Amino acid sequence: MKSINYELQEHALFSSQWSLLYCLKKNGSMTQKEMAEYLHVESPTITRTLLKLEESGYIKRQSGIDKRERVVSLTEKALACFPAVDESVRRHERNMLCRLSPGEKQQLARLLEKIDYSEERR
Amino acid sequence: MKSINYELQEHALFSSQWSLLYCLKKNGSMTQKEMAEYLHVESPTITRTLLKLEESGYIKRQSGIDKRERVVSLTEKALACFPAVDESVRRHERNMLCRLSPGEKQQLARLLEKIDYSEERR
DNA sequence: AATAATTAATTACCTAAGTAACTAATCGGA
DNA sequence: TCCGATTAGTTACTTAGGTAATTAATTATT
Repeated sequence: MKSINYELQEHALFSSQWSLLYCLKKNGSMTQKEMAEYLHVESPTITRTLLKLEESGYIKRQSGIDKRERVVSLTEKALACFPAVDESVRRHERNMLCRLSPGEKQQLARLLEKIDYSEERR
Repeated sequence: MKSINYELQEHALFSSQWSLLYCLKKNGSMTQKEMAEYLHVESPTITRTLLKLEESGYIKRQSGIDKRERVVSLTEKALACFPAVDESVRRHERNMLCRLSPGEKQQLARLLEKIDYSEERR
């Protein structure tokens, strides 16, 4: 499912990076722990991906009141390019799922969520 | 979906390795090209995974009539442990999908195949 | 028949994610 | 209050996969 990297490459982004940006746009500033839980991903994955996003100026990290935590937020740069990237990702997803009817898409989402739930309790 | 590695680890196997063994059991001896096409995976992935399987004595590779090709087949060791591993993988899959009814499982397979088909033509 | 084009496999380098072990900060109980 | 337990994040190492470039063998073309 990484064909989406094709749409992202013109913004010098990879799919894993985009999901973090999207997460921050949706939820506002978050700690890395919160991001990991929200995205169902381990913390080293978050660390790694944020490091690259920080290098390329898409996010910044400030230490919170709890000095262990690092609060992550989007930079101006990220906010500026967000709509364009978002649009091209959505276009790609529409294209990807174009052989499914709206009903089928809903079915699929439901089934995958059921499986994901099983996965969590183990 | 890598929770399956838990069942596999007692046989010192990883999920990617198991899919190659399963492929060979189902289809008999194959070239690496054939395996890559059958599994929808690139050839370097096959090379890498086979190397490890060869080291641990699960497969052997003989050069075919066409000297570019390497014909891969299961060793006695692989054939011997196959039933036990197969059973524990199946048990895991049943467990994984236990929240889906037989009808839902069929639905899911159908939907995923449709998407996979879209993915191929791109 | 000799050379050009194609093909199977490998190598090197990349993204993506997980586990285990570690550090530093915070919290809790004696 | 101080020391042990917990927690957030990082580092090191691993699986799993992809693309691009390379090598060696085969096929096609002139």
